[in-house]
Amino acid sequence: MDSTKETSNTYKEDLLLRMGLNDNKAGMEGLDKEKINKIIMGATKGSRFYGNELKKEKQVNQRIENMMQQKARITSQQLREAQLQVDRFAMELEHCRDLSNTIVHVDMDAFYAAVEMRDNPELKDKPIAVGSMSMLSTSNYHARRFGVRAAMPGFIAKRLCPHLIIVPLNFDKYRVVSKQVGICLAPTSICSWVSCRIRSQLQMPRQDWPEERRRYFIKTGNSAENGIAPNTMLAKVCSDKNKPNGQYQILPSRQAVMEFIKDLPIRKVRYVILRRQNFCCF
DNA sequence: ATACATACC
DNA sequence: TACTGGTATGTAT
Repeated sequence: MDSTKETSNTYKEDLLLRMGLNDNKAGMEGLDKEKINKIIMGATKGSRFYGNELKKEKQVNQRIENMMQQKARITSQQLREAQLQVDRFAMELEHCRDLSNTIVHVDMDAFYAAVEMRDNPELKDKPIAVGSMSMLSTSNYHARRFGVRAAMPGFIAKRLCPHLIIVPLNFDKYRVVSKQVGICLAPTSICSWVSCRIRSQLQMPRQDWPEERRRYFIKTGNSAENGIAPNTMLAKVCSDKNKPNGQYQILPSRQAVMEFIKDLPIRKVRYVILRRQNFCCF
């Protein structure tokens, strides 16, 4: 039914989504995406990586096609039964809704880059990235203005920003700083989990999260945004609501939670959907 | 049961 | 020249 032109257009869009700039990151608002994508595609075209991505794209389209066919075979009877099942499940979940916890999710902003800038202040007002010509782990906010971001190969980043400074990774250093952050957070929390380098989640009474503790991160050359919510999933999702270095709280009431998730893009909770068995309910 | 694919950072 | 690597999970066969 679709004209070939239309399908090839959406195909191109899919490809751009796959390989082009993902600007869904703090500090990347209002970039000239078209120009940046042109440079990225110019650098990537014809590479082995490109060929591989093309192949994957085709596989995904095939799978979508299969699902559509399956969907077409669903009867209204099956649909009703499924709906009932879902409703029952939702009621069960509602029944065990627990708003008694307070989780603070702390997310260090451009962590590796922040540590490198702390240790070499000359880098502070220059565009830098941490990683290698093959792969970047993160970039600072100056670099993000050029479209340079995490998970981008360094050689492409150099084309976007020729004077970009690429600092090699120092995992040992990040581990040390990460530990310091953990020590700083530990006293007030009932229990906490600090990931190997970037994030941590704490369970704590709300009043034990004073502003001056939050500011600790800024003093050490880092900033951190945090999310406060009745569960880990919401704390994580709402932590990047006020990036960089902001704070967002979802109050522990059913209404506040509902309000927050009402217009939440499903993409944001994908992580939890995949691991939904590890969590209770919203 | 296994390999292969996806998602996260 | 060059498009991570560790981990957890989902899907296809």
